[in-house]
Amino acid sequence: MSNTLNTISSCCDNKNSKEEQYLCCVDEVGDSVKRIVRNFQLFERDQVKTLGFTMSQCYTLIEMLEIEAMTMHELSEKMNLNSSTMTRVVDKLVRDKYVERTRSPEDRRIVLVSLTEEKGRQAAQMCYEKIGAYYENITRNLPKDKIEEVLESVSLLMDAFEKANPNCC
Amino acid sequence: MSNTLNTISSCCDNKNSKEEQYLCCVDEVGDSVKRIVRNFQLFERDQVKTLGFTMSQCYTLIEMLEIEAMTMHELSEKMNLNSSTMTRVVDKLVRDKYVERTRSPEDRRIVLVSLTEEKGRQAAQMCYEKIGAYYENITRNLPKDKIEEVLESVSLLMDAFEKANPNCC
DNA sequence: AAATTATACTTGCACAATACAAGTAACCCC
DNA sequence: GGGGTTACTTGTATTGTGCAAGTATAATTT
Repeated sequence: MSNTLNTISSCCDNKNSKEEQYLCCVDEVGDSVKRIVRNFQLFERDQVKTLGFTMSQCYTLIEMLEIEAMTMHELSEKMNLNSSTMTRVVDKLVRDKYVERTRSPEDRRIVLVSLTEEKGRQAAQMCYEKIGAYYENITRNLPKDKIEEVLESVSLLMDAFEKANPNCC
Repeated sequence: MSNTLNTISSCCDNKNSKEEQYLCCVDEVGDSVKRIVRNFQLFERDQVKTLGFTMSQCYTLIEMLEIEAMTMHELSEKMNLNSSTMTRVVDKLVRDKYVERTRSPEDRRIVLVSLTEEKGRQAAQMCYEKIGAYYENITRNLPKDKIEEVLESVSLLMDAFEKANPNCC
């Protein structure tokens, strides 16, 4: 958090070749993204904690908000968690009546998880909005005239991530 | 991960006023940043795991790489962890000979932590490089001609974060 | 100087997160 | 219908996490 980039391309101007300049920028972007991911995530956790949920619980709820019912397998893939860990996280959400488990009638090995109608959906929505508000609050502090540029950039970053991790989604 | 932004400013063009367009962009940037933070962090953990460290351990080591010796208080601030948690994390690093504790001679309440000369520095460097390589690998998948734009954007994002969380650094 | 307060850390406790390995149940295929 | 596969859960072990309480030292007050 200490050495913020105040000037743009600070280190990249005094390079000889175009190629050197590019490599330097790659380094600097990587470094900045690393710091963003670390710091944003650090404070996001604090937001979630105020709701009384852990990060795992919170994102599990949000995943279920988007999809009506999911298998444990799908859920653990999305959450990037070992399926035994996923079982445990869901255990607690079921205990507290946020989530329901149902055995699939077609394939009785499969467990379908879904939000409970009242408490579950409400909690999931709350998590979703809390995190959304956190990011919106940050984004509002961007210079107005740069917002489109930033939008393009984050989109490019996401694309780059998917290229670098083709087996991830 | 599912609904990637493939087109830029996709939702923001069909808005009436400039203001509406701006607000829409804010939403979209917030959403994308949220996804980036989540996904990048998810896979970063896998990288760290291959080194045999947890995220907390890894970042603790990296913090110490930058500063010769730190008090537990400083360290827990930087790590955004309760000091008792910090004690526990350091406990394990001390047990495994990556870190040393020394009582400050000036103020005997203070515990100074530092990397062990051999094992500690080496491990910390390894962590630093592993994470660096992960982000560099992503960054290399950015279009070459957009790298300066992305660099500016991530820098703006970090600034916006600091504005939104003024008490954080 | 003794008493009080504040600071810096550690410990006790309780609980959540995490994953590997092993277990159980259900399905699939020959 | 037996052997392999898949989907999930349980056993076990370790770590992470934080609140509250404890210990030791320093700083401040009286």
